[in-house]
Amino acid sequence: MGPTASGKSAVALDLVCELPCEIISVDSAQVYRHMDIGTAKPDTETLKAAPHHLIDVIEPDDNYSAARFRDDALTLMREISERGNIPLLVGGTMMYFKTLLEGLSELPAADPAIRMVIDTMAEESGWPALHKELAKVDPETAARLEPNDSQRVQRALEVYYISNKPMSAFLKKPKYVYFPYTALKIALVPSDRSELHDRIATRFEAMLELGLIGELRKLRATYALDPDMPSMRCVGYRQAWEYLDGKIGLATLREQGVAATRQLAKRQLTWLRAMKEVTEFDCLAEDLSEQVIAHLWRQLPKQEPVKG
RNA sequence: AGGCCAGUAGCUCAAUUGGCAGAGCGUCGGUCUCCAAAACCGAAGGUUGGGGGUUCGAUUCCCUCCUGGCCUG
Repeated sequence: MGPTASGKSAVALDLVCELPCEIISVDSAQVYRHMDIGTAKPDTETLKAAPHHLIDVIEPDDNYSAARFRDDALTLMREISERGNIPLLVGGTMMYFKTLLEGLSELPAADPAIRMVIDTMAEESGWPALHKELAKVDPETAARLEPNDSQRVQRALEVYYISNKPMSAFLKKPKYVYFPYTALKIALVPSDRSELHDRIATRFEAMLELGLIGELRKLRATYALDPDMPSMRCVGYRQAWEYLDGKIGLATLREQGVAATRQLAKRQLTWLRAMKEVTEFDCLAEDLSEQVIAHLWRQLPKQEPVKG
């Protein structure tokens, strides 16, 4: 685990050389096909050389979710284990990690039609009004949500409209956490934030040079995309979208793209601080891969044989 | 060289007739149960270019210097 631009992919590749690992990408953006430059996807040679999973699994006009990730990842982990290999989960989508490790309560799945209805209501009366509506049917959930927290208010209402039961009732039931593995949690974090910021700026510039804008232009020509789609809200693509629409110039695209990436990194670091039993390594260290590999060799023999 | 305009938070800009210096963005911290590279919440940050003067009180008025821009020669 680690924030964007911390060098996770490079370390993962080094690990694959040392241990019989197969990489499972834990990345909510790399799941999209044809979104290669902006998501810093490994190049095709790397993907061929080292086994990677959960990259390029859906179209840019489709959507993924933490729940789907958990199902996919668990299936892959079982298959990889059966092959006698070690699942190496690598990525920066911390909620996916949390969901995988801690499971989810049994809740009704998302329903696009109902979300559309709720969105329409929100456009008319605003999210605080819907929050008030939520308070009538699910006061407990409403109490912990901010009136403007559009996504969570929507989700809570969605759960209620589908099931006629408040979300808080679902969450109270004990949840089964199926995770028949021992997780060695490793985080790559920068000892110096400003160094990470420099890396982020350099990397965003490189993405522009590699043709991020052109990539998006092609995507827009191929798919019926909308700026509100999860894929188009990804860092970089969102800003490039505005650029293609003529709303911002190149300098602003650069500035906002880099800032959005820094903000992403900040949120990822917040997640990491809250996670427990994580071994941290300074991602700015020269011998980062060596350190991680050494740590794993120390840990692996102590583990119980993997079942399931 | 002379004239005019500007200088306020890291950036872009507000601040009624002189009355406690604000906003957006950024930065930092946090929340997170089927959109999470999302969505949301909070905090810090300013000797108002420097110095002097008028005033109970100056970002605001006066003088001077500095810096940037425009115009004239």
